[in-house]
Amino acid sequence: MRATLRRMERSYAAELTPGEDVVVKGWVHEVRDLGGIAFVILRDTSGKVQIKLDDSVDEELVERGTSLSRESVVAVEGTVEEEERAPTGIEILPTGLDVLNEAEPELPLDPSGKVDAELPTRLDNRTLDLRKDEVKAIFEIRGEVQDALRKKFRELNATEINTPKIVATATEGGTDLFPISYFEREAFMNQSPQLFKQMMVGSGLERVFEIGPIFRAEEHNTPRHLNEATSIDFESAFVDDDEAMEFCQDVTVSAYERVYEDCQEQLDAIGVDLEVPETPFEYLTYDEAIELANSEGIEHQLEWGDDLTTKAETALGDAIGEHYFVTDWPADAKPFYVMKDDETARAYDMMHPRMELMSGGQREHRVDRLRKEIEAQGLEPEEFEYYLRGFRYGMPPHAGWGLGLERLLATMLDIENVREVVLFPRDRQRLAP
RNA sequence: GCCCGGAUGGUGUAGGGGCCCAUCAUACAACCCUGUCACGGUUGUGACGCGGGUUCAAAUCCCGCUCCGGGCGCCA
Repeated sequence: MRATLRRMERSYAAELTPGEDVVVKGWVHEVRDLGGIAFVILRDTSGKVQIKLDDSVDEELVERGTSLSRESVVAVEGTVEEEERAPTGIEILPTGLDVLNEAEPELPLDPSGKVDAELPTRLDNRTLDLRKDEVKAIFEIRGEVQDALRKKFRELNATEINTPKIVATATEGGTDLFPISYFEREAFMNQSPQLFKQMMVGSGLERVFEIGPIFRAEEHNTPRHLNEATSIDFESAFVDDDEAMEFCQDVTVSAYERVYEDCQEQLDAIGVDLEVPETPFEYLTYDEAIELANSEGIEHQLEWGDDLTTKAETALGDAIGEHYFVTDWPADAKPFYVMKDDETARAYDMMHPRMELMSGGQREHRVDRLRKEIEAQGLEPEEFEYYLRGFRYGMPPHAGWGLGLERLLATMLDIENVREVVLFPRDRQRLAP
């Protein structure tokens, strides 16, 4: 059989035709021994297929088949037969069975889903966890979403870039950074590609995007924060805030459309009835947003200048019930690179009813005003010289935004905790695996 | 950073001073069973996070530690 296995092509469980001789490879999902007849359920990436073991099969093979431990990896050679009593309408009558890798009995979690496992247990055993259809589906969708985003960005003539993740200084004040040792100097893991993508706007590229990791050392402990997250960044020359928001809306909707069209099977596995958001999204100014939030009777009434609290976000989300933008924020609430008109900043956030997804703005492209803003926020312009340099020799007006991939997925798939949509999440207590 | 809550067999749980050498499900082991599809049946295996304290008696109450979950702040 070994020699045969090497030569024969592998067939997938979901793509078998009655009458053919095949070799299937996968995991032992379950063994059901009824006495005179037994069934091995084999699972591969495509689905499951039943292997029949009865007195028409070689006795030694039946013995090997019924003593398999769950989740062992096997190769089974046999004939596909039509059988209406089988779960998928077909089953395999085996002529050979090789155990390629035996799994230890007593699994740390149950991939067949009979008994739930808590998230920490699942994350410690992510490979086993990902054998469950509903978990696997999340990551298939995640891959599909990234593909859809890239396609949409290219339609918008944006060039995909990769900016450094090891940097000498903070992007802005506020968020704590992870310090690392860089030869004899101190360096940091970058919290955002913000400054680099802006520099690229002034290069020959004009319009750029990046889907990459960002690192934040904040010790938050919530279902919507990660210390390593994936940011979808966009920045474009000769674009204003209104146009940039429209792009964000379009990019978001394109991700929904792709999942809706191509991932129905995965959505079923997760149990989500996906609806593509209606466009255009609603626009609220910051003034309107705090007024609406206050009128919804939130506990701590907001005053002008306050950031939207979690309770306010929830109240707004409930009132609006769909994606929306909040524009014209108080100038003091936004970082130095956002363009300000007196008291307000030309900044915008895109919200899902459950949480903030995106933050962006019209950028300040005039180097003298940029210097003043850096100083006004208590930062040293000298530390940003590498950045300001790009503004001294021809920087076009520009706008852009950063959208959180994990939040986009968690809200799209109605998943409570963003950790669920990351293979190996990094949070306050988790550094491995 | 502040504030809550939790930790019981491999996994998920019940139990909140004595009724507990700890419940149920699943798993694992053995046996029975010829159509299962969360197969069924019988028997068995296996646990109170760590350290200290209170008490005649602690899984249960108290203190400290470790780990985990959540809310808030802030953010993507």
